[in-house]
Amino acid sequence: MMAAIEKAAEGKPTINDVARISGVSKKTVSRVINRSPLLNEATREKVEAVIADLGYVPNPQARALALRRNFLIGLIHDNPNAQMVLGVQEGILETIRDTEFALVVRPVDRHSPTLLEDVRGFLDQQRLYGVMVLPPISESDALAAVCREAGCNYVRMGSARLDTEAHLVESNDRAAVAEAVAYLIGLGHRRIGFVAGPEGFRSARERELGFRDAMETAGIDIAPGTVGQGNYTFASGHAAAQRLLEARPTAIFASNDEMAAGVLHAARERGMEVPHDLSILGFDDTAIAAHIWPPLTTVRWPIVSMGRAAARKLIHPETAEREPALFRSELIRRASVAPARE
Amino acid sequence: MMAAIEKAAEGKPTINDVARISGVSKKTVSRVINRSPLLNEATREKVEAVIADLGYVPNPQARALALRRNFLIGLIHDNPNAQMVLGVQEGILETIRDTEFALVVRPVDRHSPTLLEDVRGFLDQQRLYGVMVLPPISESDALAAVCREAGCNYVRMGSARLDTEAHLVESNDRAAVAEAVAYLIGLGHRRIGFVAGPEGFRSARERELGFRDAMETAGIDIAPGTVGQGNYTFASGHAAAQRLLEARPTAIFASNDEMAAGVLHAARERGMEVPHDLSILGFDDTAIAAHIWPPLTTVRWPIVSMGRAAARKLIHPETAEREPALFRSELIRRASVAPARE
DNA sequence: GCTTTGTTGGAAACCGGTGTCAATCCTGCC
DNA sequence: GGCAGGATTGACACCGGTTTCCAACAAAGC
Repeated sequence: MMAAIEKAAEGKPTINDVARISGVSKKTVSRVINRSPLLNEATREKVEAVIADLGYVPNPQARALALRRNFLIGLIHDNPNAQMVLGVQEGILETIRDTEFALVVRPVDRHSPTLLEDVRGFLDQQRLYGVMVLPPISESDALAAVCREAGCNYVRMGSARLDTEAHLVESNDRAAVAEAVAYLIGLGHRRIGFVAGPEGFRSARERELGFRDAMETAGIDIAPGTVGQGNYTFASGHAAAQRLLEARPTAIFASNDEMAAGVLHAARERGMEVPHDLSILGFDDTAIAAHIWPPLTTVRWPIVSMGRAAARKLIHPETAEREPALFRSELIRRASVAPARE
Repeated sequence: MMAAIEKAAEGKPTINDVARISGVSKKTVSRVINRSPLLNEATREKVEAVIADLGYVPNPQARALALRRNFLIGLIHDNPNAQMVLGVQEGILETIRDTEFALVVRPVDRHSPTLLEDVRGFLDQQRLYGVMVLPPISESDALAAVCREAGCNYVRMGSARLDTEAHLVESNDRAAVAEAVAYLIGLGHRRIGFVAGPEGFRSARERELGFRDAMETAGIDIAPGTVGQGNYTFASGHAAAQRLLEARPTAIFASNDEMAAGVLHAARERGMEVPHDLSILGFDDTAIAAHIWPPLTTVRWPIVSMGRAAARKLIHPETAEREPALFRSELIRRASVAPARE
């Protein structure tokens, strides 16, 4: 091609270079870039050839200024769990790779009194294309309202219905937990302990409901002292288990893996063998699940897929309604569960 | 103030609003924003009052276009370890909070043949203010060259000197490992196994050198079959330990926590008790270290502090040379180490 | 032949800041 | 009082796209 000859000596090519070389106007190039429908196919191809030849990429800063909108996807999270955050990041990246989008992350503090103003300022400033909110702060309707008011497209991730279809990516935690507990019951367990997540978290409530569903379905009464509560941390799981074990359950379901690891510690401290003396089930399937001993039977939360789906919803808002948004959490059987002893 | 009255009806205030209301030119407002020194103090105060009154914030997109530089800090990583990546993100965020900067993350694949072009495209596109590269890809001089060529300020994080002071945030892994191994020796261990990290990683080499330093200082020969190699994964640590344990060491140092967890699994499978039959030491102090049983004695890698330091270097390039860049990794004593049996 | 429809171009304004360079205002100094 | 010279300030082009408005021109329909 002769383009290389005509191309300006230095620097990145601009829209003017493309227009001059392909012999059309700046405006037409802009139409090609923005996929305007009122455009002759032959012209489009000609311009696209020049663009490819020159390696032209529109300047994102200029577009952002003119369009009043940045090609950035935001990720707002409260770092509940490193594995989860990185999993979502990975899913988003897979989706936006080879697009013009980039990922901006914004950790926030759920307990900060200025949380909402912080987020509003962030959205106002960055003029993001869209923003994704991770649990547990995705459960805040006030935060969702801020996104709406800022005119920013958003998606909330969660384990229960939080919003309309267009703004939601969810997983069926309740059913998944019920299934996992039914599996324990099928192995002969009757005294099953449960470590709930923190108050006020929808994910915690959903998981507990799943547990109660399964017990009720099987017609088993929940024994006194076999339900405890933690706040999704290792230490809280450990503390809850110390109390729960007094009630002599044969199995304990913890609402996340980290607490399950805490339960395991508590059992060890009492000289119990897992899974022989106690079966343990977790939720999330983070790295820790496979790396503790015995490897933890747990429910895999399909976080990477959810990240991908959320990114697609943000990038293509027009199809967001139709995009499936419900993901199945599935039971991963490892070695921390055994049949109940007679 | 009467400013509220004069302010345009809708939307965010612009630099023109500020200029009009404070009775100066647009350019003077720009000088105030950019802290230009050639500016009358009285004028500055007047304009600043109007800015505060209006709640004016300069539009980042417009500034990015005019300055040909975005107020974004990039983080390039190869996801070796979720805890580490999030730790750095946390450190960066702490530093840029309350500034105009935002954080863009860019996961990459070390093994991709297009890695360098990917990164170059990313830098060219986003025109970042600065970029931070995490290990292990921070060890790539080719990648650093790409940053330089793109005219992008960069900082490389690592466990050994990789670059000049301005571009480096490092930790003293070699000395820290030597110290940890000396601790084992002080407890009477003589047959000490070592699981090295993957070939070609500077961090792996540094840690191994630290091990050999300590053994040599103590005048202990490294017994045959007590040094293995892994690739920083759980599975590789497990496999390496299976071979190492044939040589009957009384302690094993693994070059990271994940491999240490693998070593622990291997020991369990042989019916060994930790730490009674085998002491285990790790490196990094990720969440897994505290959550396995027994809690892992390990070397804490000060990742959050390093992230903070790196962000400061990027935001204030002029003082980057003077900013201290060497961080101390320190031994965290938990329960996976015991004195050697007689 | 005339109108309609579809496609493209041109000029100019705009998005909201920053750079250049000249104009203006104070000083002190002779 | 007049002037050199530094300290301040403003006019205007520019960053690289998009948008508006309208004109031009071809092919198609009546």
